Amino acid sequence: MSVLKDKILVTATDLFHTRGINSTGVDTIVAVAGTTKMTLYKYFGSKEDLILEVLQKNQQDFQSWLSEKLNSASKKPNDKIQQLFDYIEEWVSSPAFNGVGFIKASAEFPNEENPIHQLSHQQSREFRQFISKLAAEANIKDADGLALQLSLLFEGSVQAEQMQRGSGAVKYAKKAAKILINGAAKI
Amino acid sequence: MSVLKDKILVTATDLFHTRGINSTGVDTIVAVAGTTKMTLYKYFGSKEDLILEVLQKNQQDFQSWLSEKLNSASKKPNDKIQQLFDYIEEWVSSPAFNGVGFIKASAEFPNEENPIHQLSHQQSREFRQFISKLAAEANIKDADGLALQLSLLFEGSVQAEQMQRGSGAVKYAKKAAKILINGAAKI
DNA sequence: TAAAATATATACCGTTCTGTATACTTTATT
DNA sequence: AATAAAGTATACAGAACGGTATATATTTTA
Repeated sequence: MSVLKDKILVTATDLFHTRGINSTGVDTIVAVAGTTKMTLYKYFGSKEDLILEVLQKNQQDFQSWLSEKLNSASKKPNDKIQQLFDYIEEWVSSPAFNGVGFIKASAEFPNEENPIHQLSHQQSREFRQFISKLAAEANIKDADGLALQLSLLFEGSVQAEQMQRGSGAVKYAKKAAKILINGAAKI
Repeated sequence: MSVLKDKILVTATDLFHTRGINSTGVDTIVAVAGTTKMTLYKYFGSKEDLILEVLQKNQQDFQSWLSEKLNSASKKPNDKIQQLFDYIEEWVSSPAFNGVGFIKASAEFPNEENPIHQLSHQQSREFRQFISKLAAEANIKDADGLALQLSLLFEGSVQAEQMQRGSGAVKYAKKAAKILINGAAKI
C-alpha cells in the first residue's frame, strides 16, 4: 500500500474519532495528512469509500491483534475466554486507542440502507461470532447467549470510555464478564 | 409550552434518531414539523440549543416514566432493582422507542469541550447514579460498581437495538443483570 | 536522458448548511 | 373595530461541504 494512502487512512481514523465522521471534511483530512484532495480522490473514490476502508482496516487490525494475543498466551479454550477481557482492557487502555469504528459509525449513519451502517452492523455481528466461537470451544452450552452478553459489556464499556477517557469502565466490565462466564460454564 | 415548540421538539427527536443529528438540517425539521425557520429560531436560539433541549426533554421523559413504573409496582427496594431491566425492556421494545439521546449525541460530538457532549456525559452519569441509588437501597455493598456494570449492559443493549430493531439484546441483558445483581447481593 | 507515473497547487462548480432580513397574514386580546 | 402578538413566505448572506478540471512539479522507471 502506498505510504500516502496509509497516511490518509491513519489521519482519517484519528480525525473521525476525535471530531466525528460527519464533522470531518475531506479538506481537513488532506490538510492534516499533508497532501491534497486530488491524491485522496485518486486512492478513494469518495468520502464514503474512505470511511468504509477506515472501518475495515481498524476492525481488521483489532481482530488480528486480539487473536494473536489470545493464541500466544494459551492454547486452552477455557483460558482464552477467561482472558478475553484482559486483552480488551489492555487495548482500550492503550494511548493509541481510538474507539470502535462500528459503534460510532452506526450512530452517525442510522439508516439501515446506508452502506456504512450495513458494514458496521456486519462487523458487530462478526465480533459477536468471534466471541461465540471462543465460548463454544470452552464447552459453554449457550455460547451465543453468553457472546451476546459479553458483547454488550464490550460495547457499553467502549461507549463509556469514549465519553470519558480513563473512566475505568472496562475494569468493571471485566469483573462482570468473569461472573457471567463462570455462571454459564456451570450449565 | 407552545404547541409549535413542542411539535418542533418531537419532530427533531424523531429525525435525529432516524437520520442522525448532524445529517438533519433545520430546513428538514421545519418542513416535517410544518412550520418555518423563523418560528424555530424564535423558540430556539440555535440548532445547538435545539439539540440540547431535545436531549434534556427525552432523558427527563424516560427517567420520569421509569421512576413512576418502579414506584407503582413495588415499594420494596429489592424488587425495584430486580425489576429495573423488565421496564427497560418494556421501554426499548415499545414502538415509540427512539433511542437514547446521550449515547448517539456523545458519538456525534466527541469533543469534550462541546456543550452537547458535556450534557450527554452528565446525563450518562445521572442515570448511573439513579441505578446506584436503587442498588444502595437494596443494601448492595458495592452499589456504584454494580450500577456501572448494569449501565454497561443498558448502553450496550440500546446500542445493539439501534443497530438492529428487535435484536433481542435486551432479553439477554436482563438475564445478565439478574446474575450480576444476585452475585452482588450476596457480598 | 527520455518517458511515465505520481503528487501538488489552485481554482472552481454546484449544493447544502446555519442563520437573518423583510414583508405579509393570521390569530388573540382589549 | 383597533392593536398587538404569533406565524408564514421567501429570499438571501456567508461559509463549508464533496467533488472535479487544469496545469505544473516531482519522482520513478526504462
